[in-house]
Amino acid sequence: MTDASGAVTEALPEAGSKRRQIRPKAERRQQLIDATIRCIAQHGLSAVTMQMVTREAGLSVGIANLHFKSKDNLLKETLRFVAEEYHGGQIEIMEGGDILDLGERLDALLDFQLGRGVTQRQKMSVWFAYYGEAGARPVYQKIVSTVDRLAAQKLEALFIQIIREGNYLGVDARELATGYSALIDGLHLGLLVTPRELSKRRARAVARDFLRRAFPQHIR
Amino acid sequence: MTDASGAVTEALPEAGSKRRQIRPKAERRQQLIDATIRCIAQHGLSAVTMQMVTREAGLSVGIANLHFKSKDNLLKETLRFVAEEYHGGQIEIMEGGDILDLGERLDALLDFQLGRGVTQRQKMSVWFAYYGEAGARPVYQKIVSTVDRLAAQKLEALFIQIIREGNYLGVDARELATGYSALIDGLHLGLLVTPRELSKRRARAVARDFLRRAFPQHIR
DNA sequence: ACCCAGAATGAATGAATATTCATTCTTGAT
DNA sequence: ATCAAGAATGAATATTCATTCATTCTGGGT
Repeated sequence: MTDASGAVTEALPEAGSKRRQIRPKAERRQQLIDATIRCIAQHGLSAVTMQMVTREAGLSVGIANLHFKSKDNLLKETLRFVAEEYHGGQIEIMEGGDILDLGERLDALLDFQLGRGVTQRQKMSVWFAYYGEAGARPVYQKIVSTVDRLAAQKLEALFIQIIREGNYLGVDARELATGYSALIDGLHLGLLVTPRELSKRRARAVARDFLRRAFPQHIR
Repeated sequence: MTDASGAVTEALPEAGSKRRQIRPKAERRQQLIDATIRCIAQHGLSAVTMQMVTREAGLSVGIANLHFKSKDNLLKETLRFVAEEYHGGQIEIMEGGDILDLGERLDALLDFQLGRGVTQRQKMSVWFAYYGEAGARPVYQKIVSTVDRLAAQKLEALFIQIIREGNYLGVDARELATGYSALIDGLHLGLLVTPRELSKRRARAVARDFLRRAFPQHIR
């Protein structure tokens, strides 16, 4: 576009630009999912609207239904993304050939689970928003339990290795893994709902304490 | 009302009755809160509508706004009710003068927390539905953290008593209480979201195991 | 028997929202 | 330069839902 003098009046591509941008499908999808995460965290799952999400993404309302078929589907895909990100990170550490010492690997896992990335309020909010609806929505249950099961198996396998290495007696890897996972979930919940009562530092201390009781030779 | 023959056509007071019933305010409030709990459990917090709740309660739409000022308020009061019911039950047991033995008292607490009443899917669904929104709604955070703090204090006090009685060394009551609470929350979550992977029986075993590690003389 | 305070009703209202689709614009190929 | 494919837009639509309130009904008091 040109004005009367012939100068290019096109806005800069950055701030406030209204220039229509065409981008590949995958990129737009991710952009919308990211915006959805921010919206859920800020306004709560039940208050999220399509207008809100698309505005947050800096796009028009129609585009969400172009790339995802419906709001329901967008929410489902967002859950899938968050679930896979979280569990994928865990699994990578637990399989991780790069850390050979088992105690160190446990530490790395704990760092990931209660460290910066995961315990960002944003991610936790999204996580529990879906848990809250899971009771009434089998679709959500299925997505979560699918990735959950795999992570649980890996954790159990790691615990079995540690138990063998440390010759810990009378310790059931399966039960301990269930307990540890539940503990981490509960700590996340505490960090989200009562951040005044539970600091991140204390949450880590509590989780570490749990592991130390079980595997004294490996932790601390 | 009478028909042409003069016979009373009024329906029976029970099923399908359309007879208008006038009841005290407190009773109607509770009736609506109970209906709200069932609706949240069945449809999820974000899908609950006023029509749904009032129909579930067998009342008209106008009545909800008569007794609660708004939908928002009804949801808030419902959370308050569930929170107080859960934490009230816990606190009663922990203060409980009727159980003198500390180990037994712990057992009673665990029974309450993972027993029939609390772990009904209905109650758990409601619980986590609100947790899910808590990140975005300070009102919810406040209600939960108020009752939570009191329960946490009582639990810590109980643990202190037990530590003293058992002469357990190097055990921090506060940290242990935080861990135990988080563990219970996490187990509730597991029971709700992945009931296939975690049975109620196993959840109890896991929680008991945690306590046994900490207080071996008192548990089992 | 009558009355009336206020409990209960539900049709009506208006605001919010998901979804559609005719139109516009961008890009890469020719 | 031109064109076609399809990405992007956003006004319009149809639906859903919270809230209101004029009206009806009930039960206890007199």
